[in-house]
Amino acid sequence: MSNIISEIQAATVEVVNDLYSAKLDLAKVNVSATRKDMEGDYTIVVFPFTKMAGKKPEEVGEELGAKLVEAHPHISGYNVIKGFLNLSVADDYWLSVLGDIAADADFGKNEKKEDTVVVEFSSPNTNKPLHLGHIRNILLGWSVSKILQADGYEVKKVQIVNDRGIAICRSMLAWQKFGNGETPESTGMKGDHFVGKYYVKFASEFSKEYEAWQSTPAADEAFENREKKYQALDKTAFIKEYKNDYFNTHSALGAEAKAMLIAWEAEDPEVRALWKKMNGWVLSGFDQTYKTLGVDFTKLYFESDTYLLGKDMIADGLAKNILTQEDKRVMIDLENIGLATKTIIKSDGTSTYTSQDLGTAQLRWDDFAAKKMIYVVGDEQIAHFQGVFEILKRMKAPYADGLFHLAYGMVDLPTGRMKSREGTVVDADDLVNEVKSLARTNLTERGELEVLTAEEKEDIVHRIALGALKYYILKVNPTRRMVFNPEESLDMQGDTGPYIQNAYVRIQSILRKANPDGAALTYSYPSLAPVEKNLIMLLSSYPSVIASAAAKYDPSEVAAFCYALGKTFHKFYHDMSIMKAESEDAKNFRIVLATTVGKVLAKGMDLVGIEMPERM
RNA sequence: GGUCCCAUAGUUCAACUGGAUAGAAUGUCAGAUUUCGGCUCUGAAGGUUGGGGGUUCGAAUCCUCCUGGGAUCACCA
Repeated sequence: MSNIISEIQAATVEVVNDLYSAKLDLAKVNVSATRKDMEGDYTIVVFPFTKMAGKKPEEVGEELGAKLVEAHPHISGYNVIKGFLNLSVADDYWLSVLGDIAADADFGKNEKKEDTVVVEFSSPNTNKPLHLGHIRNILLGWSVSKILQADGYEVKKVQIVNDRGIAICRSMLAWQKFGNGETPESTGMKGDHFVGKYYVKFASEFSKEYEAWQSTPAADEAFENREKKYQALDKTAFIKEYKNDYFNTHSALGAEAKAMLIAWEAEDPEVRALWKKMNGWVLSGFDQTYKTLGVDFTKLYFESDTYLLGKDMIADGLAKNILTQEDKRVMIDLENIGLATKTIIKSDGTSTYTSQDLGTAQLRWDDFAAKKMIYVVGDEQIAHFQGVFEILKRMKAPYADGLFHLAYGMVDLPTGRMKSREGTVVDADDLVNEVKSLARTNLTERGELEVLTAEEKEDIVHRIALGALKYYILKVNPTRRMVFNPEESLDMQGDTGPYIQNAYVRIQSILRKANPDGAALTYSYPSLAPVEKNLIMLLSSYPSVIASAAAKYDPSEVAAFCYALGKTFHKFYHDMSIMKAESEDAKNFRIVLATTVGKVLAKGMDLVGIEMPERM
């Protein structure tokens, strides 16, 4: 399908080169939608051509406009204001565009690309439940995957489950010591919450232990012999800072947890069995949450399988003098990109996060031969990924140029509300349940859905609630830090998911009456009202919205598009009568327009992971 | 302290990557509609784009200095 903007660009290049015997670069031609308050559909900025033309902007605009109307069949008129040339596009062109879009079931699916893309997201630890930060991560990863797919890529959605290490040992130890054999089944708790409870239990027991220790001679001794990084501190400040070191030095619980980790690494059967059991609980809990959020993965990687990977690569890097070694410790100097030396293998010979990342990158390459790999990880890890990518570049990994860290900003809460005393963040499941219960209340209050079964109602509640939540998070540019206001996220008016869903529901309701069989309708050329033209222009921009969102890994562009389309439809619905249209042609045209808007709305919202209800 | 990121109506976010008079939503105020409320609709007010300087036809956007906030600077993940 032709794209009017690129047509105008190409025509402009031709005309300018012809008029001023210049060699204009296509990229220099700025074509954008004309401002609402001006006449015209598209605007060309003519300032860049004034130099080569040697004329004033107004003159250039006039010359260009006249030539373009002459040369291009779809351009029906123009006007010039200052250095801006506004072009009008003929109605019959827009009608044919609508016809094309209506007939194209795959509209918005861009040209197939050769590359496969791996998108890594979620990647939780298996010692506690998912929270608000994970939700942003998961929604982003899911949406970016969908958008890349629509843009023509083959996409593999993966996560790396951080299922080993000291954190899970804490939960395990706490359960072993204080659990009295209770299980998710016996307590009726969701598995991840159950294990999380023991993670918290460990933390509180450890704090108690630490507090008791503070008044012992050992604590004074530790303070006297403190390392230089603590030198400036007084005793109180020292105690505050020392907690982590205490875990590794004096703590009995810390020693037990570490012993458990060592036993795990030595594949002690008892520890492994406990670990398997507890991880199983957590993972089944995660599965439920993923299901609620409507996401799934192509493949899961487990850190327990991959944490030893990367050794071959490291040996290779050492052989090529890319990495350096001091006893067992392996590292790399990253000064050229302004980073500190990065340790890849610790001096005790054990692996690091970095060595794992190297190994998993290679493993994914072996699995999928993907030249692009997107890591959806918080922006606090920007420096880490810069380092990892630099290492892979120096090692000349074949996928090194396609690595991208989609670094999203933290989710803040307004003034500490909903933040519990321990600084625990908002739990993912609690949040979803809260949004759902609000949506349920709203829906039953309006009482419009009495005809439906309870099951159908619950399905609608689910779609609306998740629509609200997902849209609220995804409409913000990922790189930005955002404020999550729980009340606003439940809002259904204004720039929200349900507002857009409502446009779709309206369309479906009209169609049930106006064209119940979905018959193919014909109509002959009515003249377009401004809203109608706006709708078609918006529809026609959808493929380029996808391309742009895919290039920037930015779902917020798709969200903004859906909002604009929904809003314009609401206005259309308000201004134009469909059932009582002035003629049969107009009626048929508007039915086709509404049908097409509905179709594209559903497609667009699907890319941000939102399902459309048929009624609400 | 070094490096990186951010700062836009009261608030939450936009602004097609340098284009026209910086836009939405929400909140506030006024009005319409309605069976009260809600929903819906119309309108108004709300901005020196943190501050100064520079680059040019043109700056929220690029450069520079300053102010304020955040992240990071582990042989943690």
